[in-house]
Amino acid sequence: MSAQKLRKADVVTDFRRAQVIAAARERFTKHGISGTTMDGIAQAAGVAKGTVYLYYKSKEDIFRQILDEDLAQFQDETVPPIGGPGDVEHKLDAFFLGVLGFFDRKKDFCEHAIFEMGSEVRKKAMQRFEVVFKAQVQAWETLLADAQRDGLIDPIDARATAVLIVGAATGVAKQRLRGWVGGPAEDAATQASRTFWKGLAAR
Amino acid sequence: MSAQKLRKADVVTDFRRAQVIAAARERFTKHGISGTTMDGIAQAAGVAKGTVYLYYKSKEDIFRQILDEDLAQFQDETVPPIGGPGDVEHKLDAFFLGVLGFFDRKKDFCEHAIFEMGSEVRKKAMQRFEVVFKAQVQAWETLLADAQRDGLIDPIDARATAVLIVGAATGVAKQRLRGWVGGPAEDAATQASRTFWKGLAAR
Amino acid sequence: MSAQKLRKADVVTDFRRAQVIAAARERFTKHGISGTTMDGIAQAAGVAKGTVYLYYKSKEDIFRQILDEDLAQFQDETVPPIGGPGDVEHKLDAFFLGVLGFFDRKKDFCEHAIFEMGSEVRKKAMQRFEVVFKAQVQAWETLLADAQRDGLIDPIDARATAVLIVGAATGVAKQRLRGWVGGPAEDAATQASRTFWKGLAAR
Amino acid sequence: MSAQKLRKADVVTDFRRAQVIAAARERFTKHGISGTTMDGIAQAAGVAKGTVYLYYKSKEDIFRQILDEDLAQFQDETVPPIGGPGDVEHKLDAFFLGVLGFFDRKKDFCEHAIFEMGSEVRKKAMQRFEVVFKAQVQAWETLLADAQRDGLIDPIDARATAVLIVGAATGVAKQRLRGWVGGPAEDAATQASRTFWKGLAAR
DNA sequence: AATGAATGAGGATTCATTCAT
DNA sequence: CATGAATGAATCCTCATTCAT
Repeated sequence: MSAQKLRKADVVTDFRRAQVIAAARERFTKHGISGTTMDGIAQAAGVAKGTVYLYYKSKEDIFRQILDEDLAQFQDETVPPIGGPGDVEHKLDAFFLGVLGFFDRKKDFCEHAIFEMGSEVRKKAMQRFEVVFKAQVQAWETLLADAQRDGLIDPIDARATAVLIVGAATGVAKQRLRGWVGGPAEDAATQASRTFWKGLAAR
Repeated sequence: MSAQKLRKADVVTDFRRAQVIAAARERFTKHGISGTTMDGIAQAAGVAKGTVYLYYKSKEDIFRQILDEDLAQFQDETVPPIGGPGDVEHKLDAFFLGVLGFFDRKKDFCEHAIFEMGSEVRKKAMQRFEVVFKAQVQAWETLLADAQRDGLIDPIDARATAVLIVGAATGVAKQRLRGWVGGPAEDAATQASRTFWKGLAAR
Repeated sequence: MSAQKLRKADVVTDFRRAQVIAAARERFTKHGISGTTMDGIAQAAGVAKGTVYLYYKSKEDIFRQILDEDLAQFQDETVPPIGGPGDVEHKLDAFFLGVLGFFDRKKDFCEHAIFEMGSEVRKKAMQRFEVVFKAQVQAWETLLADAQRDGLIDPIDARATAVLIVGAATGVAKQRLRGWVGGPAEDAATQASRTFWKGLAAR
Repeated sequence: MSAQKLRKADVVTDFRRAQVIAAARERFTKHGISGTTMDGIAQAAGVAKGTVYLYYKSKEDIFRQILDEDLAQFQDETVPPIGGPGDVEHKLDAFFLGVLGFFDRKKDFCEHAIFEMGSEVRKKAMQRFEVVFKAQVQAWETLLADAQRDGLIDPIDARATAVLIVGAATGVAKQRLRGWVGGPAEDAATQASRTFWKGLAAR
């Protein structure tokens, strides 16, 4: 019965935390971070202000939680495929699709993230972002160097090209998430990977 | 004498406005937008808080002014070259250099811009950004379509590729401005344009 | 069986009340009164917050309970000896020892008591304190008047001197409880009573 | 004119600060420290809440200011006379009068002071109090030791007696300020000093 | 009886904006 | 024109108290 109770409490806790996070994500996305109030989050979550504080100790805490979740997912979805099996062209395609798909889903929360809040929070958030981007760049650099050694692609500056690929993916993703360009992510990814592959492949 | 007086008044007004804008730009860049106070701007400008309100009617007004200036400059530096004379490869290079150079200079002000302040302001800011990006994309799309017709480049989806080029430029620019990658803008631009050119050029 | 049950219930009730009071006393002393939270009391008592409310209807209620207990004890330990048997010098000694000893034991709880909480509570608390001090003063005044009539001490203003004795005792006690002076309570009491006795005794 | 202006600004500043301090002193005394709100202080001072923050950066800051002022005054009024010229009996009288008079005037602000606010603040406040009390005790100890050496008073424990005198003074003062005993401070001081002098003087 | 999640009023503090000098 | 003191709405967070389980 105690186990039962504990389990139930945990379920409630998880539910509430998720409820708050979902509400916060919505508000952050809609109103920006400094434009979001704890009152607003509580209201969107359908609980009292004090209740929010039972589950997260500050606005910053909520923010960090969302950021962490999203970045972990972003990294998981985009980095491993680069180092996995398969040829470079397919990896390019998978990578672009991963990045575009992620941002299509997340809308712009992650972006908000970086540019608001006190500078210390921002610095930390930036560092986490940096970790993910560097992981992506690193994975590409390694792959490109290998491919070059194997004669699969023409000689290039592997590092600069890795930066270019990652930059292109996020740059296109941002345009999409702002709604400036539309169309299926798949098509955009295909086009991008095709262009890059042709730009890289050994003739 | 009246003309003289007016001229003098205008000079003072211009001077003050520039003073305030410079101060605001510095604070926005350093502390983010919601992190910047009118007190801070006034102090950095070396005038009293009330004086700031003589020249701009609100914080938002100042913000918009800076945004407008920067975006106008961004567009001027990046769009005309695409439609001007010269071959595609050089235009690619010039474009990348223009974008990277602009962000290298502006640091992250423009970025802050989009993600803070009340949603209406943000919407307006977004729209202006959108105009510039669309102008870039449009210019590229036209150019690519022409080049394709002339047999200079292989068949592609001109629109998607235009988005890719613009996205790559801003994506790489952002990585640079965050300090995640270093090196001269020229080198990065060269590498990018070379890869893209090879990816596009007719064989 | 009903009697049994009731008795058992009473025992539990007494136990819980004592548990809560002990916890509250510790927190009040360590964190001050407004610095003490019901959460803190509950935690220190090892029960849930709601449980505290089963035994005391408010924070103020708990506070009053402790104050009452302590003041009753303070009065019991200091007033009766004054009116009991024995000579004045010994009574002086016993009184000082009683006051110093009490405060040495209670630390500063009683002090906290007076200066916090809403003004009505404070007023009530004050009144209780007043009762005890007045009882002390009254006992001394009676004793001194008697002693004067008996020619044991020189002519004095009995009331003012009673106030002086009581004030001296609490004044020294407070210095001790703040840790500003140390040493055994006995020595301090001896010194004080000796000085007072010499100051009062008929030559 | 600049000097004039500056002077005027200073006058206004001084006036406002005094206004706020006076209001705060009243509220602290009437409602206790945690019972006093910044709203209350502002209202009592007849200014807006924000204005209070123009002159003091926090509630704690206001509190410290009052405490410092009062303690400095307390020390100035009570310690120097002990070490100055004159005989012991008159110094006793002057000291008691100083202490009683001070508390009669200040009402209980200083007392509130010690027992509220976060424990760090309290600790600091305590230390300041301690400094004053120790200065008083030290001054008395020196004086008593000298008097003893000169044969003016009977052999005693100079330190313990100093503590006793200081304790008696503050103890009586507190009873008076609580309104438990009345009468002119002069009479109480005379009675106390007479008793102490008789208790100390060499026979 | 016991629990502890939920509540929301209340308080400290910030800062954009106004206005008298 | 310039100033900066004054304002008070807005916001984050705390915690005494309630109540469904």
